[in-house]
Amino acid sequence: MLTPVSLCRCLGDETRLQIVLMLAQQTELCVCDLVDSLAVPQPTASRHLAKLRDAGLLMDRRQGQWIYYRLSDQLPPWARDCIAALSEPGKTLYKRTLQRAACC
Amino acid sequence: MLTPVSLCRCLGDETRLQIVLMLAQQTELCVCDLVDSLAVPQPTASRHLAKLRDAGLLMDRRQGQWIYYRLSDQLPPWARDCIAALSEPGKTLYKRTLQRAACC
DNA sequence: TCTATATATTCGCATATACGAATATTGGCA
DNA sequence: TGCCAATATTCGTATATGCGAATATATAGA
Repeated sequence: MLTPVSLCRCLGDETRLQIVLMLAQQTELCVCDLVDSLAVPQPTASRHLAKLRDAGLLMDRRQGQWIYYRLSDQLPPWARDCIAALSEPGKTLYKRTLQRAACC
Repeated sequence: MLTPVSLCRCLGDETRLQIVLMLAQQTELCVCDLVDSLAVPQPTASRHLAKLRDAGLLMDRRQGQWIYYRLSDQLPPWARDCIAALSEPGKTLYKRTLQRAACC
């Protein structure tokens, strides 16, 4: 069962946090998309995905030879809120980049 | 500097999460209060507090022989939001206990 | 200055975690 | 059936983490 501590353990790794933040925006991604985006070896991505799935954070769906991962439908509201909060710093960075781009 | 990953690493430990959640409600607590509440040895509490302070989550203030810890004044909003989200499960448990008590 | 209390730190060790490399599994297709 | 692409797993290893025990530091008060 997902607990605050187990959630934090999952998100306390750069690669896994990235995966979760991407899935919080993208609805679904297959492993090869993540491997490309994160620039990590495929076994590394796969291991982290398995950890997130086993913790109850992710669900997967097979379609042909691809396996699509998404945030679990049963994520409790507090977990969604936590993920949303952790996605804020990236957003503000993104805003600043936009501002810089706009001022030129 | 506090980052989403470093925050999660801090909160991914039962004792440290407890400390942070308590401080999110209690404004200030000294080490001996925490040792009593958490029922952990004093050096253990001290080590966890140092880790939280070094990560930028806590501040301390000496008053006589006591050292009071509180959440850092400079905690970014996203970190406060994250902590607030993680305190929810405990609250709902508390609510349920109240409900059970009320129905008898 | 000496003592007691509150807090911090160091050390050694056991366990957990992450990673690279190699290998296994699964589904699609000729 | 045989091969290829996508994904998962295993293994060995290096590093990180948490803990208990012992010890150090600092402050208050006699």
